[in-house]
Amino acid sequence: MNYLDTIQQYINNLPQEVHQALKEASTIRRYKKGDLLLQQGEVCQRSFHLLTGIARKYYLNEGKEITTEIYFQNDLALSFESYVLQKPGREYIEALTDIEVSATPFNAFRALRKQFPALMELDVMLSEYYAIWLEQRLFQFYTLSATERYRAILEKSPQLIQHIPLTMLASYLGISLETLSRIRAKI
Amino acid sequence: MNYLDTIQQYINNLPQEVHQALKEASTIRRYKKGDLLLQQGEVCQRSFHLLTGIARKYYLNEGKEITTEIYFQNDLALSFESYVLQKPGREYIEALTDIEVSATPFNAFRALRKQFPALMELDVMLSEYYAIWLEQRLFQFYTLSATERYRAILEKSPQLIQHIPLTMLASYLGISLETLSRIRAKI
DNA sequence: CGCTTTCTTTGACATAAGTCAAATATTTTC
DNA sequence: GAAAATATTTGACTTATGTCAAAGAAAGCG
Repeated sequence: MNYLDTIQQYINNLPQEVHQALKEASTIRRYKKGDLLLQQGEVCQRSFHLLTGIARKYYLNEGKEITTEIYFQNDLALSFESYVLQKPGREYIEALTDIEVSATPFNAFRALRKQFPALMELDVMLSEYYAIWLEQRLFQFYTLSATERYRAILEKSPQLIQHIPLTMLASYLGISLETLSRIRAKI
Repeated sequence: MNYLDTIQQYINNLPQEVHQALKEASTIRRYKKGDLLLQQGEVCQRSFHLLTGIARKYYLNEGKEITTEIYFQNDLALSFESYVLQKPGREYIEALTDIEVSATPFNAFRALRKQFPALMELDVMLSEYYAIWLEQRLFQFYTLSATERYRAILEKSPQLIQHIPLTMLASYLGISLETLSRIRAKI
């Protein structure tokens, strides 16, 4: 069982009243493919729990989009630094298909966290999980070549390759589109 | 004021009894230059608050050391994933000078966290801070060349360059020692 | 203090990956 | 279903960075 499963189990075991309170604090929203849930320069004022569809997070560098995270069903989408510090960020969150999310305002979650210690604990777990995920990504940049990074994704997250254009995948891997195309041709 | 200052201020404002409890749970340890506080394959069972000296965290990849973090006075040293999940990790923590640390066992901190909600909140903040730091490092790998990454360190963390050998700095930057030497010759 | 070890620089060459440009292929839209 | 837009591949060439080897400089040790 990995940490994400542990967290999921922790969520499943939360008392009914906590689930209820969370639900009341959140609103269901629908977005069309291509819609932006968050834009550069905005404060990330809510977390988006992805109920259906696919989304991504990216930022612009020298006019090019760099995709940093792909979200699938049940993932939690937010611009971390902007959300945590409640200050304008540089990231965009975009719907890659029509999506449905449960949006929870930062302030509302803060209040609930105070009220229910179990949610505070959940918050620790989520940040820890994200940090561990980031460590692993960084580890890959340190130790793997472009081809190896692509292979690692093939093995660990094949759904990622099937659902997003290669341009996004290339930027996610930190390589050019052409290089990715050549890697794929060889494998 | 950056987030680290916010955290420091939060710590300073903790009630005296919390400080006292933390102190009682911790032990002061001294290590000689070159000593290992943690080794590959071990579970990181305590966090090390660095009181004096310099230390680093690294791991081995194909026989080479990759330095992933340098610790100075007042930094908190631990192998994150190993500590959080309490499972064997791949990282080493090494004293780069004679050092003095305050070591707090994982279990003791867990217990205190339950007892004092303020410590739970501190724990969230520390994980958040680490995740934001990791995001920034990853951002640099995505957007900066080797030379630019070196320049960024020159500006943001000059003390890092003054105190560690270039071999460590090169691996920290994700480049070879020779490339780093050539970058320095040009600047 | 001189010897040894470690660290850093430099040279010559190899290689991974980037860039620019154009040709295909695929998807979307009307 | 044809036209337009978007996505992918391929070719030719450039560039950043790596590797191996050796020399030079600095630090640590007895």
